[in-house]
Amino acid sequence: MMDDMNENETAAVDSRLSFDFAEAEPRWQQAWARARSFAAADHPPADRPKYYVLEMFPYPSGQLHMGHVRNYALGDVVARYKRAKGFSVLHPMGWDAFGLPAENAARERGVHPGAWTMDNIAAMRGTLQRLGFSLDWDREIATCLPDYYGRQQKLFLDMWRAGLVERKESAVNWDPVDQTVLANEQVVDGRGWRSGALIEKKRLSQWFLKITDFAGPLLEGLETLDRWPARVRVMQERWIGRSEGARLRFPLEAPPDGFDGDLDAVEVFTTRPDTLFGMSFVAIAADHPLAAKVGRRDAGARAFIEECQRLGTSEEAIEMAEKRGYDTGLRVANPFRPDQTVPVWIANFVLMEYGTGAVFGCPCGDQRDLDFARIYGLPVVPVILPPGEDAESFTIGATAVTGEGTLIHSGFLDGLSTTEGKRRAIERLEAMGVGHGVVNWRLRDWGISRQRYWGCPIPVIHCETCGAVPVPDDQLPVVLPEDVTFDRPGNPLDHHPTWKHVACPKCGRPATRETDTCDTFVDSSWYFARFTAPHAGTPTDVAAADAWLPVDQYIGGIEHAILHLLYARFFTRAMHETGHLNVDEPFAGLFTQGMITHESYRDAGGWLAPEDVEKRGDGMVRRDNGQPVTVGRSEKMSKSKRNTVSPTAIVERFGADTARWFVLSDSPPERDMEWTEAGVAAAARFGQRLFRLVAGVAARDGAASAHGPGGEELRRATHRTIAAVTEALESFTPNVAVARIHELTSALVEAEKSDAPGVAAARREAATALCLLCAPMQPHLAEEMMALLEPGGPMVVERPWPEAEPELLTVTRITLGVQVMGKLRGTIEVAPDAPAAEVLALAEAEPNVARMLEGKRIVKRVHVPNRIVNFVVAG
RNA sequence: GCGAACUUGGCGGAAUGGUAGACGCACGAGACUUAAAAUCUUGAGUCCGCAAGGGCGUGCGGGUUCGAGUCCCGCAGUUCGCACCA
Repeated sequence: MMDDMNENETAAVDSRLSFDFAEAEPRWQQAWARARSFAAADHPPADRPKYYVLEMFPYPSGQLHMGHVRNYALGDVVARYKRAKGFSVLHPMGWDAFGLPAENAARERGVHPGAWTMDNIAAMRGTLQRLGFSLDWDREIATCLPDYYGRQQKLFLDMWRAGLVERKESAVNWDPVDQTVLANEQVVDGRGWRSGALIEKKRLSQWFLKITDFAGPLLEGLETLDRWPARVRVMQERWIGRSEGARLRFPLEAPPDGFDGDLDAVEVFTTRPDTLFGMSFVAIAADHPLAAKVGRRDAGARAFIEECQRLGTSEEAIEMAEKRGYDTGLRVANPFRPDQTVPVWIANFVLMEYGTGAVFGCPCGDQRDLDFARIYGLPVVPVILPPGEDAESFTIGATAVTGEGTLIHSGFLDGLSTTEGKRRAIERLEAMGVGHGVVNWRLRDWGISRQRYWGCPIPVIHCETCGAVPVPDDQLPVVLPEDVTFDRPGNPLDHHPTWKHVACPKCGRPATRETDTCDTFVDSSWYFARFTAPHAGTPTDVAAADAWLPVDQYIGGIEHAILHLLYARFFTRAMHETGHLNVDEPFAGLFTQGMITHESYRDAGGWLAPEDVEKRGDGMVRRDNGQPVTVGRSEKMSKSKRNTVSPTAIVERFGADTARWFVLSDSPPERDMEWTEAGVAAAARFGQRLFRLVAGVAARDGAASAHGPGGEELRRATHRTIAAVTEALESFTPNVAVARIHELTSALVEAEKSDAPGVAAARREAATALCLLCAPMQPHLAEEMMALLEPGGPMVVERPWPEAEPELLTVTRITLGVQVMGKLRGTIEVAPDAPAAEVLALAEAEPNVARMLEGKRIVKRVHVPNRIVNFVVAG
């Protein structure tokens, strides 16, 4: 196999001297596939460390976009580099294959979501393979196949048994366009994250995963994730939102008839129990049950509640920023001041979703409370004295005291700091039996029910007698019916004539299946674990999971900083608790890559695609009619602005290696990078230049083996480059690796002019190093070049990463900068670690330095060995 | 409003507190060519100077240091995240 390949190539070089990517890239891809070069062991061998590198798996929309190429090129650099470094590498790929677009395609074009999805997967798999990523395709999974989602149903049932699943009626976010429920995380500024429709509140029975059971561990776990970007950790920390305070109960004074049970008191959460002496009102949310109760007998309250619900507590309301309220006429007593009662208001700034949906208002200590009190003329009692203020003269103006201070007008708390006051107030509330210290979380349980067809069926059967009954394990998977119609809105599973009608597993009477399916974020919450044993009959093979997890390097977009990454962290813990895993954190290292941007073009007729325009002079014109077009700033590639570039077109025109090389060059991967035609062309040119260079070395110096003095300089450059590229790849800066490879290439070009003894062997060594160093980025080119240098030798993917020889990293001469008063005035050549006296004498004698020192007195001579010399002078 | 990050030539960017601008793009000059493309050589932060060399230079203002793109304080701008969270 290897032999005829190399013969072909030697012939090809002689005739063309160019890298024919269209012919060579698929050939090497086949060679890797035949050699099973990227197949991961079921269990990593004990004598080698394991490395699990994973990129966020794509949604099979039908076409790979450049963002994917950048993502997977980065991951592939890591995978290929680690493999060469001797790690046992797991680098799998799969498809996040459930989701709405498939159903939309079904409605719009009458294709079945499954067929549409599988076609898309086939197309995208083809593109990924054409790009030559070192993926273990034997482990490919698609979440829409029963093989995967059936195991997910098993996980759901195990979590249910472990008390991590709950069915409850709750106010949900209803997306009227997509006709489904959304999680809080999927509502952005009051709109659906996908449809952009204004979200409505609806009460529905929903399945919840109790992520709040893990609020504490999920927060604490963040501290262990030292290879995650700080900002992602901060975002999750704020999302989980731990806050310490107290819950306290204010019984209603003289509750009217019918205000009994839970409605005879108002329960509030506060972080400021120390300010209770300054309470001048209690405020409840418009959708608080007590408000509803009041509304039933008070038309004014009813009107106010409806107004609040119309405006919501998001965008518009905040923009107005106007505090509004309605006095219910109810009153509650202040437990610390039994003589005093305060009114209960319904207020537009209180959120039902946080805490208890009710607050006590202390205008002194909270800006919102103060604003509200000023509008409605409620008392403002100064109970916090800021440092440096005088207790006698201190008054509250338009600004509340939100910082630390000393408590005043506060009975038994007088004179205490706010911090100490909180502690003492909670002690007193607990002693009085009216409240207690609590930790409150912002995180809500995760509602996973979706009224969609194309998702994982929730494995539950509803029986009139037995209630919600789990589908027995031996009846899994609950498979989606194929024969569904999309001719009316709503969930096709609901409309299906037979699918949902089954016998109750408990009592055998007629019952109905749950027709809701899982939020697709459930699918992506454990796929990394499934990859460790993708064909196991159970969700995971615990031994395989133990061997591979956690993922050592996870790579993807910042847009998943909260949703996906938090859910996956939760799932990992829940799977640990249910015996499917033994780790708590799924991703030891996380890298968030930047977007790919492109200029946009438009004329009077609208947006124009990059292939429709061309450069003329300083501007851009339409290719078809030569008319000038307006060039917009470089921004995220999007279909609407038509500033996208298709990976398949680029691969066809320039080859996979050029596409990969370009997305890795120039910009550091965490930043956005601009796609330019000139940039790709330059990447293509470099590949050809390198190929010709190495082909030339192979032809001329192929047999050379004896090193000699004439090759020393190039050898040093080679080994410096090996060290530098290694460091660049270790530190996730492939752009720097690219620059170093360029430098060695230029050094090799320079060395071609020499015929000094030993230079041929050094050239051969440099060329070999270049092959190995560029291989993680341009793997096909590397193989092609290596086959020329060493016909019949092993493939690059089978070779170890080059090692820099330490003795070639030491230098014999150092160019040292010489400064006078911190300004560079000249350079001198010295031996490494030359004695200070010698260096200083040489430095002082440097003509330009000497001139600058003339007539001055040297006050201080700074000599940092092998770094710098600096003379401090006076006069 | 709160929080975080970022700011270096025409552009993308490089630089363990030690010769700022590596490498690439774009650009200029030259070679090859009938010509163009490709390729090769070469130049370039900016100002003054024939040159040697010098002045000024990493958003702005301060500070620490023999020495600051890098560390500290303040300001401005840009971007991102959260947003009435009690």
